[in-house]
Amino acid sequence: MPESRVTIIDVARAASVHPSTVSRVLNGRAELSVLPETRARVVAAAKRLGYRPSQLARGLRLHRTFTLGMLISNITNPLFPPIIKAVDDTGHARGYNLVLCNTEDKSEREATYLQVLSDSHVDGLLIASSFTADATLAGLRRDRFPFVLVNRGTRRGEDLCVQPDNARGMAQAVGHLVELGHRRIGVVAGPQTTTTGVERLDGARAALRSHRLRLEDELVSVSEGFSDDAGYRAARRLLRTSEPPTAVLCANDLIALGTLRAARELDLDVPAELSIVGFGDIPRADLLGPPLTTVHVPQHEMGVRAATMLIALIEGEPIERRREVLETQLVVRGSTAAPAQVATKTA
Amino acid sequence: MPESRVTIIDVARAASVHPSTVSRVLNGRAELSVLPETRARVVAAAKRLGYRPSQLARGLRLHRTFTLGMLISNITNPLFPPIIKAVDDTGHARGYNLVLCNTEDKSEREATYLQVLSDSHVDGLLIASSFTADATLAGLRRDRFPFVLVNRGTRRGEDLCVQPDNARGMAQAVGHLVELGHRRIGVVAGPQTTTTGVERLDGARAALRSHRLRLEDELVSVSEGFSDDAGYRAARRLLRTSEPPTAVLCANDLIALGTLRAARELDLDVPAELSIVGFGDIPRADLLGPPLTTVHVPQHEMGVRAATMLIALIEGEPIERRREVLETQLVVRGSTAAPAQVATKTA
DNA sequence: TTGTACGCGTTATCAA
DNA sequence: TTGATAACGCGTACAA
Repeated sequence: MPESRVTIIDVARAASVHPSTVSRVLNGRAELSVLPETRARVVAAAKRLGYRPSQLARGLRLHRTFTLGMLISNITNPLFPPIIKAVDDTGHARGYNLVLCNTEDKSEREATYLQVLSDSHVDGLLIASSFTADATLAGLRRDRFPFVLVNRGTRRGEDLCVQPDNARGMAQAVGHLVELGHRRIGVVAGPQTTTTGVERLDGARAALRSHRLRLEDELVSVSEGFSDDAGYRAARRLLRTSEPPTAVLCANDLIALGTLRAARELDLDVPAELSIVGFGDIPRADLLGPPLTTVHVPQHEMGVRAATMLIALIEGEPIERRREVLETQLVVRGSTAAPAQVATKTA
Repeated sequence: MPESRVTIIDVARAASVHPSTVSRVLNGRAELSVLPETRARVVAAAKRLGYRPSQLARGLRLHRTFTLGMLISNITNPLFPPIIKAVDDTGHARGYNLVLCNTEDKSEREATYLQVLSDSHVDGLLIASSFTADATLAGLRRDRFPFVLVNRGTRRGEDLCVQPDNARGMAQAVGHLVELGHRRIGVVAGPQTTTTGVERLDGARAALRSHRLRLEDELVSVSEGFSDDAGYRAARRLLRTSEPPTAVLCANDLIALGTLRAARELDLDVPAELSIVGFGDIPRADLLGPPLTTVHVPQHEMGVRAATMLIALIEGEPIERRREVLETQLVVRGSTAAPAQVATKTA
């Protein structure tokens, strides 16, 4: 931003034309209605002066800012950076800036940031925040404000969303554990205030049932958050019961890491005495000690699709699918999930 | 953003006053020059209508957008999310939004984004991009545009920056290795187009010299980037030499991970046959297999200080220190760095 | 083909 | 104490 900005008026003066002519030359569809020679003069002047239209003034006039807002529940969750990167890349490639807000899973912060973003006239919203209260979304729906849910589902058919196939993902994880001989399988679930948390728990339950296993209440521990610390606490509760499971399904990878810590603290050998499966496949999950067996979620693709979908919505392009459910894939790394040692008493 | 935005004019009408009065009530310093009863009417109307000033119009008028721009070299480098989070928190606490740009270490993208951010009238810039060409910064300096370098040094005394003490950090790492009996110590350096890369290599060299060890050319391999892949390739070159080092200092943790991979591929036992020390202490470095011995860089603090410094600069507050060099700390995790097995032929 | 006039939503200044 | 006016920088009808 130079000391004194070069405005459209400066360019107009330099090219000896009226500002509106400059605008027409620079934004005009096709080569319509402007003399080639005039156009050349204007273009030259603009270039020479280094003219760049103020996005502020432009936004005020056009009611478009070419800015996307993104609500992230927790940027330090390694699942998100690849998504953000994909969104940023996709957005910039189409001329959109990205404004980031880290909600820290606080619904009050979410509400605040939503206001802030609205005040800033972002053209649309990517919501990857877990605890988004439905009330918040209701407001956006009412105003017909363009938004896309990322890594998060919705009951409302009208909402656009891009999410992993949580049910199938959990089914893959369950299939793996059952194949390894596990019968007493527990779940460290995510917060049930989030669709991710709910869908993964439900998915686990359904998959277990299809294997004729019942998920008893004492085999489920609900974590307060998707963090390692919360996961650790939830896992502790689960593993200290009189008859702990031989394997646990975790709602995400961070919770799996917390579970791992809890297991170690209780002197449970992983995977000999306890198998653990994560969800998400965060970057470098393979380099952990031990490498995490987990369900892969296509982070980059989620970001690309969500951004593409949002931009299509903003620009009025047709939307083929309003709801993208992406395939997950079990990644067996062998070291956090192993065959069950003994026949369990259950089932 | 409601269907039709509530403007200051709507509020004025509802309160039966002139728009300028509304503005005065809402922004006016102190309770100056406005009748309590008028003020009450206006406040009530604003609240009732849910009025929120347009930041666009406001920015146009005030030449301030309360927006910070941030250039990140690579958001998927785990060192950055904690920094971004700290910046975001600090900024929002003072009323600033954060616009993120992922430069992917491409100087062309950097230049582009700089333009974009300038077009958007960000009030200041946080630059955590490694390859920022000095030409780019020169432009900002010339325009006296507020910016702060993060995790990156500068030769120019005039520039504001917040960075770790790379020299001391490397000295700590060298001290550790020497204490463990290593004499033939190599370096997988970062790109020498970055101050981080240069300072850490120089720091290593100086520290080795102070231990009466010379860093020979064949013991240095320069990585093309700060990523694991680039680090892997650089480490391969270093470790395949006829007389490889017994220990390596890596320019950052991702390079250390690449080095680890290279060592494994060459059937070198870590740490028995090769000790590795990283730099940065990325989140969960302790959970890696093996846990990484590394030099801790205070990521959160860097973010907080950088944001604070930038906002002070923007708001014209006095800046006590223009250059913050933060303490590093060696984190010995024992499993990537161990005593040298045999007396080496060198030194 | 180009220029004129106006409005986008605010706020600062000046007048009343 | 409040209202009127202008200006921030741009784009778009409409007129010339």
